[in-house]
Amino acid sequence: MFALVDCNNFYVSCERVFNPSLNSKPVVVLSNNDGCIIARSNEAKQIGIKMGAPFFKTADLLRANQVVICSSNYPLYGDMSGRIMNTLGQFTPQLEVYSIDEAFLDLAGISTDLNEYAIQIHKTVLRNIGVPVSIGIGPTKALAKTANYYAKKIPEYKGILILNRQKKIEDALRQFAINEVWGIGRQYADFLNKHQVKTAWDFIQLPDEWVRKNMTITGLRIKKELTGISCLPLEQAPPDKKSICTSRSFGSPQTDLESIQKAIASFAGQCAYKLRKQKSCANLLIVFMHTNKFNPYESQYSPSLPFRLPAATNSSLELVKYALLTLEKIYKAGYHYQKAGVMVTEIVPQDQVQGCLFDEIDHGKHGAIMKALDRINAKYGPDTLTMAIQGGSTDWRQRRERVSPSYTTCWKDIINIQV
DNA sequence: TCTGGGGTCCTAGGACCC
DNA sequence: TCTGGGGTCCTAGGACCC
Repeated sequence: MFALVDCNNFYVSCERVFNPSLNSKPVVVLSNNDGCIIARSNEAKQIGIKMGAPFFKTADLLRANQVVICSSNYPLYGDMSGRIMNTLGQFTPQLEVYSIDEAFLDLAGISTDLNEYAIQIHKTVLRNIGVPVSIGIGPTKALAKTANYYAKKIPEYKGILILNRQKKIEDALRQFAINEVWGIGRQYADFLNKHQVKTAWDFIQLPDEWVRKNMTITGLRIKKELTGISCLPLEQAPPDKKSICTSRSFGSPQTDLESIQKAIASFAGQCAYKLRKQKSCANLLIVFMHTNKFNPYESQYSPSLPFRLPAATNSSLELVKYALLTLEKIYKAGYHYQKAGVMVTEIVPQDQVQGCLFDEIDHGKHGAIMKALDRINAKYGPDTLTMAIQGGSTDWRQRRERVSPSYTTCWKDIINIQV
């Protein structure tokens, strides 16, 4: 059996832990740049605020209902997530961290009553961290996901549902709308609806060959999982990333090469850091940018250009240098750039890097500098030490107008208690 | 004025090899 | 007139997840 532990309205719940005045009020959390709504409290969902809705289009509805609006605070959410995963890890080491707010647990070998076990997890996470979770349990990951959906949706279940008997599973699948199934997105849901497949139960009645032909092997796996045949194993150690991307929308449209250079330098530096964190190096770097695709009156330009590195590297100095060279090749004056980014691919483990015969760079020296850089930033906070080119004016920086303090990751933001 | 930021996997089709 | 058979690798595009 697998359990899926999923935090309720995770980002909103994190905000509420440190600001209890938000409890029982409608609250939303915005995406980066205060662009879209990406988390809603139950009260906000009831008002009819949609997931992913652009903030500026929803502003009237939010105001009319006195919805509390928060900018996203990823240092806070990331840290809270880490604490939750640690707590779950104390229940079992058979743990897959599936996303910032979800984890699968393999329950093989758990001798206690599963319902009692789930209640303990729920209580412990709430006590240790203050975030409410829902727990779904089933014989496969897809069925645990299904159970979790009902655990969250139906108040009588009090956040826990175990799908352990055939009859219970069948009842759940008969009511389960096909578009809610894990792995069935908009396109497949529309396609299946056209073929009179409305529920998960309808779906598992389809012949294997038909599913395979129309939805690839991925679709067939979902079908098998829903029928109780486990095809998706627990992945305890997340595999190394095959591509790493750092990109941001700008706080306001940018036109000058100089300010975009600062942004690109900072993105390339971030990519280098992420590579070092997974002990990898990249062979290919891609710089891209685009104008505002939502504006039909503006002339559009979305260049992207790859650059093959002389040798695989994770040095910020090198990646920043080549990213800026690449940027100069694609930058054209006269456009209003809205977003830019740097991606690195063809990633290899750092201890398997092939040298380059004509390389002028002293990699040993770079490695030592990067080590020092990472140590300083770990100790004194991100961006304490950066490339000089990143500094100065930061016109491109994002909007974050309603951000809460970093209560758990920044000394000056720690809550003061007056005695 | 204002629309996020990451990722993965799969397949088809083309280029190329012998 | 008539043009094989078997592979691999790469890329773009489409689907999905949170």
